[in-house]
Amino acid sequence: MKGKTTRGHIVESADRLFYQCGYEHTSFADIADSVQISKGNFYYHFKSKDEILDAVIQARLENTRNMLMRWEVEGERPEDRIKSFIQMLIANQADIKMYGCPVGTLCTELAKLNHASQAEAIELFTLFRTWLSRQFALLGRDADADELAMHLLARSQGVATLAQAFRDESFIKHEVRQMCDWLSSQLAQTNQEGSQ
Amino acid sequence: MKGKTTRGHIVESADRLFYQCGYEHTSFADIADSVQISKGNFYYHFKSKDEILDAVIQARLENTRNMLMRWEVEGERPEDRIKSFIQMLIANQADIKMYGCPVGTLCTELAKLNHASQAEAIELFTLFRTWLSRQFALLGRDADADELAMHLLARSQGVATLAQAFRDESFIKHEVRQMCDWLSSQLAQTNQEGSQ
DNA sequence: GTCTATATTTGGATAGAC
DNA sequence: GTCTATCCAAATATAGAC
Repeated sequence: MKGKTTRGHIVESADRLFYQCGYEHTSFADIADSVQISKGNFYYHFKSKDEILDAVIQARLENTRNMLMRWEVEGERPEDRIKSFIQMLIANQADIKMYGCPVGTLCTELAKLNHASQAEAIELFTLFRTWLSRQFALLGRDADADELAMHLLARSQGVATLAQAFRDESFIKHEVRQMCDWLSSQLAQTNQEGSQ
Repeated sequence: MKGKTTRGHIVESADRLFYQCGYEHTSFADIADSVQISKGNFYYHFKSKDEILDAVIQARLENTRNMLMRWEVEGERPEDRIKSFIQMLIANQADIKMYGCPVGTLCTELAKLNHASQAEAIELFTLFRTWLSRQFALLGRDADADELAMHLLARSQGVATLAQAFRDESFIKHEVRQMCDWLSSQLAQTNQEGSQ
C-alpha cells in the first residue's frame, strides 16, 4: 500500500534499515541506495532524517493498531488473543534472532540518543500494554490487568534480547511454551477466584 | 584503581559515556572533554575508537568476574547467591531506569552495528549465564540449570528494557518480588523432587 | 519529482612541536 | 605524555538544472 509512492518506498526501506542497522547507523546514502533514488531527491519528500524517523514510527503505530484489531477479531476468547501476542515471538523468530525486537531496540536506542521522538516510540509499547491489559481485564483480572500486561511485555522483551545475543531460536520456543504455561496458570487462578 | 592513570581515566569515562549515550553516539570529543585531555593525546593511549571499546569491555568483564566471586563468597547457600543477582536490579535501579542494562544495551547496539567486538560483549552475558547455571546445579537442578539461568537472565533483561522505556522504578521492585517468588517455587520443586 | 553538484559540519585519525 | 594544528572521509543538507 505505502510502497506505491516514492515516499512510501522511503518509509518502507528506512523502517527495515532502522530495524536491522539502527537509526543512527543508517545513513541517507544507505536508504537512497535501498530505494534506488538519489540522495538529493530525498529532501523533496522529507526535510530531515528526524522526519523520516517520525514517519517510520507513525507507520509502525498504524501497522500495530491494525494487527491488534486483527487479533481482536480473530481470537474468540481473551486468552486466545493473548496467545496471539505470545505467538508473535515464534512468527518473527528469524528476525528476532538477528535483530531483536523492533520496538524494544528502537526505544533503547532513542533513549541513549535522548531523541525527541522517544515518546512516540514508547507509544508502540503502550499500544501493546493497553491492549494486553484490556484482555486481562476481560478475563476478570481488572485489579492487576496492567501488571499482568507489563509482566508479559517484559518477558517477551527479555526473550528477544537474549535470543539475539546468543543467536538462539530454540530459546524463543522454549520460553514461549513457558509463557503459555504461565498464562494457563493465571487463567486457573482467575477461575478459582471467580468461583469462590 | 584504573582511574589513576590517564589510560584508566579514558576507559572509565568511555565506559560511562558508552553506557549513557551509546557507543556510536559517543565521539572522541565527548570522551576527551570528560577526561579533560586533548583529542590528540588520545591516540597515544589507543590506536582507534574500537580499541577503547575493547578496553571498556575487558574492564567490564573483569569487574563482573570480581562481582560474581564476591557474591560467591558472601552468599552462604546457592539460593542466596541467586538472590544477589536478582537484587542487582534494585541496587542499580536509578541507572537502569535512565539507561537500561549496560550489558543488554551494549550487545543490542553492537549487533546492529555488526561490530567486531560483539562476541566479547556477549561474553558478559555468558559470565552471568554460567555462574547462575552453576548455582542452580548446586541446588540439584543439573538437568535444567542452564535453562533456569537463561530464564532468569531474560526476566531481568525484560525488566530493564521496560523500566527504562516507561521510566518506572516501581515496576522493577514489583518484578523483583515476583522473581524472588519464582525462585522460591523452584526451590520447593527441587526439594520435592529430591525427597521422592 | 528527480537528478547532479556542492556546501557544511562532524568525527576519526595523523604529524610534529614541546 | 601531552598539546596544537591539520588532514581526510563520511554524513546531513542545500542549490539549481532538467
